Amino acid sequence: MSEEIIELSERKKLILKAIIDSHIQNGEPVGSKYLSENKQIACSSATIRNEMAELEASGFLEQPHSSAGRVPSEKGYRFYVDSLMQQYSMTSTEIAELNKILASKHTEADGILESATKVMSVMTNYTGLTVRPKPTGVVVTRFDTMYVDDLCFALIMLTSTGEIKTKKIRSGFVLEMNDVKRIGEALNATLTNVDPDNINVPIMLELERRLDGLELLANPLVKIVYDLLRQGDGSELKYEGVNRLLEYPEFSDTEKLKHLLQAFDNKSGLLDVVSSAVGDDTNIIIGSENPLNEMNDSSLIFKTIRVGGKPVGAIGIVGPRRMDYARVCAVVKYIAESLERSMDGNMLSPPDNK
Amino acid sequence: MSEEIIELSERKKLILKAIIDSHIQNGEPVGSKYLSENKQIACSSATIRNEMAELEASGFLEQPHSSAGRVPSEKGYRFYVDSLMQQYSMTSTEIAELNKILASKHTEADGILESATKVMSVMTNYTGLTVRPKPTGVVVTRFDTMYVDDLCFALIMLTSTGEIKTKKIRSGFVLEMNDVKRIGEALNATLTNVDPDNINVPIMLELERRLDGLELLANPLVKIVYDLLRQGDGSELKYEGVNRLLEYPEFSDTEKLKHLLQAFDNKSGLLDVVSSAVGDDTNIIIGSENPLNEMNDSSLIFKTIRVGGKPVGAIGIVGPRRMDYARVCAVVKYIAESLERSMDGNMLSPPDNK
DNA sequence: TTTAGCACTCAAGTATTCCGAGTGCTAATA
DNA sequence: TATTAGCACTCGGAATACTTGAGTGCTAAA
Repeated sequence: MSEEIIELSERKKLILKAIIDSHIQNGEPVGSKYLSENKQIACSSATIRNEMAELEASGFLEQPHSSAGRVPSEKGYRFYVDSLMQQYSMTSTEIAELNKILASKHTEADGILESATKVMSVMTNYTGLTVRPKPTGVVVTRFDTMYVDDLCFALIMLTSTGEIKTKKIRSGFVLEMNDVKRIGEALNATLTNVDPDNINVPIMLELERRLDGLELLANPLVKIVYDLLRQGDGSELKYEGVNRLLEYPEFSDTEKLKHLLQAFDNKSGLLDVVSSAVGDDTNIIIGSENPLNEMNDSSLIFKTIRVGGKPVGAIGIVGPRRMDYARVCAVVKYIAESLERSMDGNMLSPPDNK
Repeated sequence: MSEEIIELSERKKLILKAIIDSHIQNGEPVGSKYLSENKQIACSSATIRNEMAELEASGFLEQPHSSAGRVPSEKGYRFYVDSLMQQYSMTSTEIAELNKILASKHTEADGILESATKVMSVMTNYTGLTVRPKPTGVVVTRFDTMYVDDLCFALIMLTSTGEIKTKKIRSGFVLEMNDVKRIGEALNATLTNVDPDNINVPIMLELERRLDGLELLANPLVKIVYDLLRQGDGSELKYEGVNRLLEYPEFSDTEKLKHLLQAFDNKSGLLDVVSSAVGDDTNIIIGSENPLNEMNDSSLIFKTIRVGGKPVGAIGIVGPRRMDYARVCAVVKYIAESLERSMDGNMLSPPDNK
């Protein structure tokens, strides 16, 4: 219950760090003999054994079975992440590579998030994920319409989040170019800056009045506007590179892998987890710290992406509990920041290559 | 080499079908004794054994090892699919359920494909996939622009495939509402119906002339138009419900699963496979019929989706080789056809519930 | 406080045995 | 000639026992 605060001696910290670093690399329990070869730890394996026993007693280590080496516990990882892990700084090659890939992808907000996720996945060799929160309180700031043909026109909406949403609409009857223009004007006059939940009878009546002659369209139009604002992009969570996880022995247990894949499918659950993490720093969720039981065997690192102060989504990495926290944090942070810089709308002038 | 055409006796067909049906259901080799319990096959296990031996000799069956039952070979599945399988007709409950889900998703083309894929995956309990081909020969038929703020405007393009693409553009300098309008006019006058690869110097000059005072924008604008037309939506292939495959013992072999997941990541490869299948009927690719080696242990069923005669994508199912071809075919076909009906642009009037 | 030494533990790999579902073949039967 | 009962045979998979060695905890000496 009450977490006893334990001060670890420098040597203990050194040993704990060495164990975690080693275990992150090869996934196997770490033994005292191996550690004694480490130049930094200047004592015999017997001493290390004693230290390890104490570290286990205070909950930082675990023993898979009585004659095996030690493995970090979740508490161990947490301590490592909070105070042991040394900041990983990406090599200039890595940075250059990242910049190249990010620069080549000048597509829509949606696309750029996805390709960034892919890059993250490749660079870290874990699974990358993208989250786009369900929009709330979003209103339309401007409507536009576009004549397509006799029976078809396009509705274009600029939302308060700065996104543009479009929808092709086929009407049941012939529309003149002028009609289409009028539809746009009517919408602009009645539905801008209106929360879709607050569309009431007076507004509807006004819309119908302005649509004079095209009243039939009023109801369906409102419905479409509502849907476009509410439904976001349909799927709010995407992941890339699940296959990478198969390389880690912890997921060769099919059951564990299944759990994880189920978590990926349970999009709303994962969405909640990400949304509820408010801090705009990098979030690290280790094993069972994750309220989603399916993800209790893996760790999650992500960072919210804000444009103009408002969160527009998040990107992150899912990997085994023993993932390379230092490196992943650095990569996620770097990519998230690059994205923030470039998502705000794309400069016409080439991006400043600092 | 030269495929000998073998006429199978009715009884052989019956036995083959029974074996495949059974194997599809429980994934295990089928023995003669089990088959002899089948009322339709009115003969002893010994006779069945003889028949099975012959079916194996002609390549329709295989024996995992000499003292096991028989398992369908790829040739067996092919024959089953081509001439044995009885058409599965969906129950009215299934149809009603499908309609409900499809109707509730009135989002963009992109979104509707994805949710349809999800539905397919849930209904069949295999992995669903969506493919959107790389656009070729697409041109812009109409441009529009929308003023966002001083420094930002939106570019809206109606393409020859009837899709609408948008892009928010932040300029390096202040733009009046009128400037934005002029940009649209300039683009409409110069770049409509021009293949992005054929944008040449005269066109560029004309664009610059018309942008009079905003020449700086000419080059970046062209680049953006080019990108939007070329890059499609970034990711052309999506899948849903990979975890479902883990339920099938054939994929508890991690290696096989890995292969398959790699195939999913090798988007361009899978894209080629789907694109090269021209027939607009349902395509069935069994095991090693698939040129993608990674998918030689699984089967793929998909159907191209055409809108106005032009293919706009495809949806399909990936599952183990022993997948329930009859049912999957029916579901894929039904969903594809529903999509074709509803993707062509959404009626304002409620869809005709036949 | 540290370390050398030693007895002990236990997972994982290897060898061996056993079981039975399912076969192919032969000889009897319809 | 086609079918069937009967029987010996095969071979993967489960169960069991045996071996190995990495790693431990503990004790006693430095």
